[in-house]
Amino acid sequence: MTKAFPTIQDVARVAKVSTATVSRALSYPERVSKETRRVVIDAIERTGYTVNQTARNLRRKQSGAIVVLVPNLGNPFFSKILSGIEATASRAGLNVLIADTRQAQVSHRQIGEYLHANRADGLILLDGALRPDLIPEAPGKRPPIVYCCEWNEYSDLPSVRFDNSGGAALAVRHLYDLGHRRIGHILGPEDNVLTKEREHGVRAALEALGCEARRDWFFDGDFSLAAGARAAAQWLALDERPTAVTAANDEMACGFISGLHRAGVAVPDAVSVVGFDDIDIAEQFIPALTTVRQPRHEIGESAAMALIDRIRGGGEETAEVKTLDAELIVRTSTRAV
Amino acid sequence: MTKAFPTIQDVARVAKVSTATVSRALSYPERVSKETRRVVIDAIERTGYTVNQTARNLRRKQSGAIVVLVPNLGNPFFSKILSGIEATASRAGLNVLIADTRQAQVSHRQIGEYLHANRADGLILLDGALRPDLIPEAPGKRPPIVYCCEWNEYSDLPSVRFDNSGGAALAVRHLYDLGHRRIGHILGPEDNVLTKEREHGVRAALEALGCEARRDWFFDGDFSLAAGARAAAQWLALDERPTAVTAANDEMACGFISGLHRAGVAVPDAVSVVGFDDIDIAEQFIPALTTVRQPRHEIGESAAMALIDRIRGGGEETAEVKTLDAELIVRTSTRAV
DNA sequence: CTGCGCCATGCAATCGATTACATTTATTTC
DNA sequence: GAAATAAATGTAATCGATTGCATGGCGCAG
Repeated sequence: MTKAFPTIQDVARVAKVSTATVSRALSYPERVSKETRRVVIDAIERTGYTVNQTARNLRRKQSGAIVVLVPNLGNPFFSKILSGIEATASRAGLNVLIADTRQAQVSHRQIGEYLHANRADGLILLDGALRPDLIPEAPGKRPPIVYCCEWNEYSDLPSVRFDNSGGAALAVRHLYDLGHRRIGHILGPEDNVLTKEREHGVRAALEALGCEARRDWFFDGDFSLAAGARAAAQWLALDERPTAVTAANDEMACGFISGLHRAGVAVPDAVSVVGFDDIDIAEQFIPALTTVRQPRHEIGESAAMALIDRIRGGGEETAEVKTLDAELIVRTSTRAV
Repeated sequence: MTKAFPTIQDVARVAKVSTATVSRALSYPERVSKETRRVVIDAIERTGYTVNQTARNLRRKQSGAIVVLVPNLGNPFFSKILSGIEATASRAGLNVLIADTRQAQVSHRQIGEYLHANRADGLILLDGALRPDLIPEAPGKRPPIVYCCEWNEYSDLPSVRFDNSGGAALAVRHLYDLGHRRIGHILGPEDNVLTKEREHGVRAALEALGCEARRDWFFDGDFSLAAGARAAAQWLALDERPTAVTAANDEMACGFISGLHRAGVAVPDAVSVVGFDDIDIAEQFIPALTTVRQPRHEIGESAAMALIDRIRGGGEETAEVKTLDAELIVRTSTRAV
């Protein structure tokens, strides 16, 4: 005869009080007498009771969970962010649900279901291509949403982001200070906001410093190692080569260096390279990669905080857009001309 | 006047049927007449209804979600596994909840709460150090649990794992075939099962091939890049050095190579190096890393399948231990003596 | 034509907690 | 010491779906 899980009824019976009192002893300890509280706690321990979250959530009309929509879970770039989100959420007693938006072809309909109150108390988007604000709402209001890292230029949902264009400018400035005047850039995937921001930062900095932004020095890419290697091939084929290249992320920078290496071209001797992100391997890459660091764990925490504020406060405790600074980490993949 | 979300009552009213019929039309379409089904579907669309999962779960005594306990979410090694789990779970209509066990100091008490029925329908552990089977159970039975990648030697919970010792043997055999006889190994963290298995595989292979397993050729490590660099320092300090080194994971292999590089020692000229895992960067590292590939996405899928089988079937559809083969990927970090 | 059985549907209890409101008990005030 | 007020607890409705049981309608066999 398998016993079911003990319910609040069982606790009430053992403690010889009503279920209301048990519930209050748990949720509003100050509302019951000291004596009763003790008796209830005691009964809870004796019965091995734990609250049934489902029932609580149904009654409270909340879910106790937030959803994080990740473009591609397999990409290590996101794991640190996720880690920051998870740490903050769990500290606030919230569970974290993840869904891979590219993998599973998450339809807007599915996102709509997440947005349906009681499914998730909030939503964090790591994918700027998503536009949840466009989803035909069911009547009723949707839970708070925050973009993290990426965002959508047409949407005015709140977001937490890095100063991408400023970071890119830092990279260019560093190369300029080393005497480089011919500077190229490996782009990210075409439709990505980060790609645009970083490219914009590079172009703006080049212009400010009076350097030419040559069309054939901007290489197409997609954030992958392979794209970096392709850029290396293009660089090699150039008549006039830039003496320094900034990449829109570290993986492409590594792929680029690796591609050149296979062709017998050494970095930074032949060309200086700056990455973007400061992924773990950057420091141990050969040569160690000069890069623009983005504290990914922190942006995750920050996004989670912003979301939690909105969930709890209901109001607008935090600014609509929060921008975190990026930092240049100088290593050995760059050197003076 | 903000309208609340439409409930099944609203649909019933619009369709002019009872809520029972609406519910059946959704859950058991064959149990209602074709005509009624049409009317209900219609009403659902007109009202914009979506089921309230919380209410459904309460009634059905399930949660529609599985929990994945990850030792360290920030570690990219796990993201691919997670991606496989997520893909499979979402295909089965299950949500994926994640929790970082190291970060948040997940207590056994908390795990107990996850195990409380209705909180999660199942649990996947990526952390072999956890022993949920030891948790004093609340009365009632706990949902299925599956270890993935790691496992616990004292627990007989089902697990999906790679053939770690076989993979390690592959690496040693490869080096032996290249003529190496003096072979070292960089260990993972001390108490980890993978560390033990891989070390065991290396030792067994060395013995089988008649090579010596010298104590000072087994370097302590912890799976981190830095540990690899430390091993490099130790290697450099050795009087008699091994001509080849296998690492318990790719990151340590990269750190090792990088550490040697900074000391002016080239791989594979001075020493051959084999990694373990085949992380993304391995292929583009300089030199490209020879390594033992473990299909991480697939092990995630496999673990999720095993868990889902148990959730659905209740019975023992799958073997207690499923072992996936590892594969040697030969690149340029190894060469003949 | 009557009776049996099946199909489609409705009624109402149920899952396990929370909470508005009612009631009892204790405390304060004059 | 009585009235007013505050504190503690209980009663029962409620959250939104699912589902056991009851019922009415219809077809088919005798």
